[in-house]
Amino acid sequence: MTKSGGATRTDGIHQALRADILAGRLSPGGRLKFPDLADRYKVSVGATREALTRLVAEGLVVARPRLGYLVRPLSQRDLAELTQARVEIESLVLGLSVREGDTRWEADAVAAHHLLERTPYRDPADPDHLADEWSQAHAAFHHALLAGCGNQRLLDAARSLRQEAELYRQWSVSIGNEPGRDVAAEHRALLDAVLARDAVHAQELLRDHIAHTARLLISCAPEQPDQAG
Amino acid sequence: MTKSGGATRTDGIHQALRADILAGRLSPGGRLKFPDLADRYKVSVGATREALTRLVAEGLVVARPRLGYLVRPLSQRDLAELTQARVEIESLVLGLSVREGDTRWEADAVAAHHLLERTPYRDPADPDHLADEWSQAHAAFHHALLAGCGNQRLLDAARSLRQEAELYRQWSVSIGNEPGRDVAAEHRALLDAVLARDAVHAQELLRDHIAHTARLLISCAPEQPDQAG
DNA sequence: TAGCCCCAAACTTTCGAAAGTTCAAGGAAG
DNA sequence: CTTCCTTGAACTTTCGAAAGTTTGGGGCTA
Repeated sequence: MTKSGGATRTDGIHQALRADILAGRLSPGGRLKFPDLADRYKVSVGATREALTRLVAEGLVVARPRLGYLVRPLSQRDLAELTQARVEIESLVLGLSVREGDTRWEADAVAAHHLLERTPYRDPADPDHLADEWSQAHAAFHHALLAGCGNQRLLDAARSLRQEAELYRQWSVSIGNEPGRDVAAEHRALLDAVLARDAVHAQELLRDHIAHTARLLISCAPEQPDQAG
Repeated sequence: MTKSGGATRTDGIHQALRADILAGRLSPGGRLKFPDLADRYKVSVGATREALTRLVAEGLVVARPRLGYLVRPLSQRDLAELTQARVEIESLVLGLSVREGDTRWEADAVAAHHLLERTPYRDPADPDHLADEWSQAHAAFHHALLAGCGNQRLLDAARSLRQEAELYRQWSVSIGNEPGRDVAAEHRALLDAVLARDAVHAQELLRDHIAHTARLLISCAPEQPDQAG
């Protein structure tokens, strides 16, 4: 009964690996060698393999048959594509959510926003990176906004794209925030529009919210990032 | 040089397994045991494992930790959710495609339609199931319609949902087609609207096209399918 | 007779090594 | 000096068995 519910060993390395990638501890474009990983996470090659297979499905890792796995590389072109996909899909789902969500959903959204508001943006111990708690609260807030639609497949599609964007977000914090931007205010406005059941306005705000970071990254970083992890 | 390009052993069983599931040779809800599969496809347990992991990511198989894998079960509730997701996402992508697609895209769509039109619907040797060629041509046609948008992530999202729907389509052919329905005419109308760059009309036609089969299934099969494979 | 516990079989998970492939450096020929 | 071939090391892929977990049945108790 050491592992209650359904937690297998592969789940362990899977989550650890995902956390390390999203936190920037494994740099985009970097190779993921089985000997290194198996040693780092104290599991066998087989377990590592399955974890990587899952991460490929999530879009965080790319596989080249017989040539190994690597952390998904970042590029402006890819960011542009990802941003378009997010704008289209997240605003679609938000529209459904605002129209179909019930009171319980409203309450969850308010709660998630409250939590996000009180969570520090940067890690006090490591100001170059986002605080893990903030990333988590941020993801939870956006998920809560969309959850009203009640369609698991649509929610999964949106979550998958948002997770990929997390890779870029991590990069954005190191080049500093846009002067005059107030992310907290954007979240507040988004919540207000949602609670007012103003789907069109909420979609507009969400579009801007998503496109904002993307624009910042594209303008500030004309070249590929190349940091060693 | 026996395996040119990048075809690994796991790819083999992965595709074979997917084909068997989509063709109904492995029945929805049925368990997928490692000993059986490893024997059936002449590979080791490890390879089978990785193939199943991928299929889980594709949504064709569900995993219950320590309890084994099974082919995704079918249900009316799930079909309704899947249909809504398809209607929303495919019509969204079709709209983008019609607005952004170039001439090359038009040509590909016409070609795909031509191919679909000349492919027999049922397998002459096995009239209870769809012909594999038709399924393939059908998927290619719908993909061609959406491909104009040029966004790989949006295309993947649409393809993934359509592949899941394939499970249900397989089921639909066995209960017979709706009287008076002319699928070929629907495809023709869809192509015409797309070529005329009438996004709104094309979206409307696609919505009906998707919802049609779903409605048929829900009305004709009030209970769970339970066929042995 | 109903309910509970224990045991055995079947299956999933995990592992580490063997087999096969790619990449790059070094040397030989033109 | 350049190009091609050889050779070796590092890595990926594949496998089959050992270890651990769940399930179902049989027997015991109330």
